[in-house]
Amino acid sequence: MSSRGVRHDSMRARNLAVVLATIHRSGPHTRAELAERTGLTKTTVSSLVADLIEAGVVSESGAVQKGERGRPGVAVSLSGRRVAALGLEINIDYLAACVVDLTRTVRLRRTRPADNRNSDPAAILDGLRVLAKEITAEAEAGGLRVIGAALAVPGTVEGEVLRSAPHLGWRDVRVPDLVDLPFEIDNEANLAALGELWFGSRESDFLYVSGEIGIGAGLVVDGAVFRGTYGLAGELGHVVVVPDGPACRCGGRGCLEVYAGQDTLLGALGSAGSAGSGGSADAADPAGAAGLVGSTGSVGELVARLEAGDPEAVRTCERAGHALGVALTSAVHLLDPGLIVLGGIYAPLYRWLEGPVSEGLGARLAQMRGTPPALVVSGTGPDAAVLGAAGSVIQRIIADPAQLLGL
Amino acid sequence: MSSRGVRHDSMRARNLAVVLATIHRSGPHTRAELAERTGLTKTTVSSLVADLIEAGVVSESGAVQKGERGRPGVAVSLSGRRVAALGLEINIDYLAACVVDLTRTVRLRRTRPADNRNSDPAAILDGLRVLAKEITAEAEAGGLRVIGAALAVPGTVEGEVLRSAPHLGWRDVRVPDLVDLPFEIDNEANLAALGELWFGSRESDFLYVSGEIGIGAGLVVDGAVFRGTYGLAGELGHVVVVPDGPACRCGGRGCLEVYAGQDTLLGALGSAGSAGSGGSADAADPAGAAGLVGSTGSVGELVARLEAGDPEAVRTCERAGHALGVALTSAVHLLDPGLIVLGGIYAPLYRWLEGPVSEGLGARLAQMRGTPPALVVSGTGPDAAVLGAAGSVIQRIIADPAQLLGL
DNA sequence: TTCCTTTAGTCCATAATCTGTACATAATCC
DNA sequence: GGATTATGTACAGATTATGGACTAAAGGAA
Repeated sequence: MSSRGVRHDSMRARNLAVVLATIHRSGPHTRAELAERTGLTKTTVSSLVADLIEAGVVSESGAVQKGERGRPGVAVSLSGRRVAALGLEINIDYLAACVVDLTRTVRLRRTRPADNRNSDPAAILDGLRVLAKEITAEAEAGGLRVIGAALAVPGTVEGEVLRSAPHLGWRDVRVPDLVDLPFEIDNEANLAALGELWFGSRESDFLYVSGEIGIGAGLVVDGAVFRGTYGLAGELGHVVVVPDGPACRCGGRGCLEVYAGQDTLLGALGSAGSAGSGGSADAADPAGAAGLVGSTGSVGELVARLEAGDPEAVRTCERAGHALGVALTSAVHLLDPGLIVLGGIYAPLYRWLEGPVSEGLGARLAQMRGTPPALVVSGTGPDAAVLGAAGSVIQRIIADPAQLLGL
Repeated sequence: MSSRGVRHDSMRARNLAVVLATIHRSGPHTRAELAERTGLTKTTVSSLVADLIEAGVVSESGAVQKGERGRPGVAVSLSGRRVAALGLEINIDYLAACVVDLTRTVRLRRTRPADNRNSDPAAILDGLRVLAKEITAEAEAGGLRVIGAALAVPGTVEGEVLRSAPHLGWRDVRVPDLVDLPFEIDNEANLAALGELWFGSRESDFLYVSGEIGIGAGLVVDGAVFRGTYGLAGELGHVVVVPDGPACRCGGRGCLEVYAGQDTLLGALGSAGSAGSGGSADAADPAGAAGLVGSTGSVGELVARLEAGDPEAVRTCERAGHALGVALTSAVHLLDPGLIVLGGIYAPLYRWLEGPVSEGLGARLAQMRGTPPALVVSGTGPDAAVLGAAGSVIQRIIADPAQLLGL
């Protein structure tokens, strides 16, 4: 709750943000349309747009608004030419980085396969610093100005400290600024949820479920991630499914993770599963169709078994789906999301999970809510978290473009 | 997300709110202190305070700031003289109303015992309208200006429609404006949470658990109630405790309500429980110590049995506590509250619930969070919801005092 | 007591920003 | 080609905050 008064400069800063947000939300607009939408006068909008152009965040896109009659207006749209953001990710078996511009176009992407289980934080962070420096240099060689960075980690984060990342074996690691830029860290699921918002063409209210080795969730309400009091909200993986079920790594019993975590699901393969993933995708692929992260070998194997109708695999998947349905029922009652998006390894498994999950939701929620929230598969692919990290930086630029004018 | 630009008048409106919120948050201040805290100049603060005095929301409280040296400043504090809010409540066995002034002082309170189970909405609402008119008239006779009203109902609310209040037997009831004032409806648990915030001297982040016939919860984050996408968040009573447990009224199975709802707890009394509550408390009791609602007979009886060590009662209470511990574990993982407050009938039962609940929380959360959120008993008593209703109106006045200047 | 120092609050000229009307511009319609 | 309509800019005017000067009121020192 900001308790600072509004002065002339903050009024203008706010109005710059309002105009930019309008363009960002609903696409290119003429100055006249912006005036209508924001309630400001044409004069003021013209002046604000001039500043935004100078800051390099918007440009006159030549395209004219084909009005019925009268002088056509020139549309003003986001500019991807100058300002860009750096997304970083540490995950169990890879490091990743990407550069995204203001128009949500992925300009560069890099992955380094690695085995980060039970690793030394300092070494990994050094590796990531090198990766960040390389990709930033390349982006700047291409004329982009990288304005900030964010890092996604598979664990709980408070401030700049990684509290606990059990699968990395890290605990209370203070992450230093990896780049000479504004820098922040956040939980993988939270950032993946933002990735879904920014790159999965979602409306602004949904619960993103990130199925990985751990299971996280990010609740997006009105375009922002809900973080709770200490930033630890959304730990779906440890919602209780069976009060006296099997012990979980977290110290509890019968947590969702025990029934639907990646290790359990891949356990259905026996001990025959192949280990590491293959090569890296080092190409600049602006379309974003190909996965940034190489397809996770053993999940692919599970899918193959499921397609072949392997009964053990099918049964495990069904059980996971049921457990997910139970946990999501609790989550819907508590969080009231507008939509549920299944991501991470749940995306390739969606065909087999959807039935049991939505059955459970429907049976338990129908009477209290009419229709339970829809269940859909993520549209982002396995890169959600890195992309979301970059997206979170861009989100902050759009929320306050004035910071670019001072420099 | 407001997409409207800031104009001069909204800048001033915002600054009025900033000054008023500062006084509200941290007590009386001199103009000079306000200038320091808000970052505005003394000149501007003086002018804003003059407007706030004219609006009747603050006054110079004579008290002077005993500075070390120099001219002493006159403290400006909230004024309870003019502006007040009306809180209303429909519950299973009573109607209630109260008038609260800006300083959080309860000026008037009224209760009408009633049996509202499976009742006719129109008749009940008419009765409430009469009650509201009476108490408003009395408040205005006392020189107060009642500026808005809010109604707490035991059910889910969307906009001005009461979607479902199973214990009243109401469904999709459109509630008309009961008074000639700005008027809103909200869920009993949400408003009770606000009541706890306003009248229970809480910090601004906690989860309020409302144990009634149904079990609700209101999450307060940064001083505001978290409502979710459709305003249906916080339905703690239907969090799944045992996936294939006994059927619940909601269509699900093994919901918390089945194990820890009032009906289950009182079921421990056999069928001997006394029915209605006694007299009404019609006095104007500014201290607020006495309960607005007559003590619920049968809960009192349960407490008596527990004190006597009745094994059936103790066992039921323990089972409820365990279930509550499980449900709250899930809630903590999803919502990350800073504190858990037990209210409603859980307040008198706190002595017997605290053990099993915090045991369950501790065992399940310790490893992931160090210390789980503290568990405390509500400081508000059974009136939390009506008081919170009035509080929510006052909250909106404080968030935008400019609306009072136009009239 | 008297003066000096310190802090509070007000006055007034100035600055920043938005508004509103007027106007130049550029398209369509007849 | 002229009328109509809409866009975008220019300039004067309005609103609000700022900043330094000034008055006010207390304590402390001489």
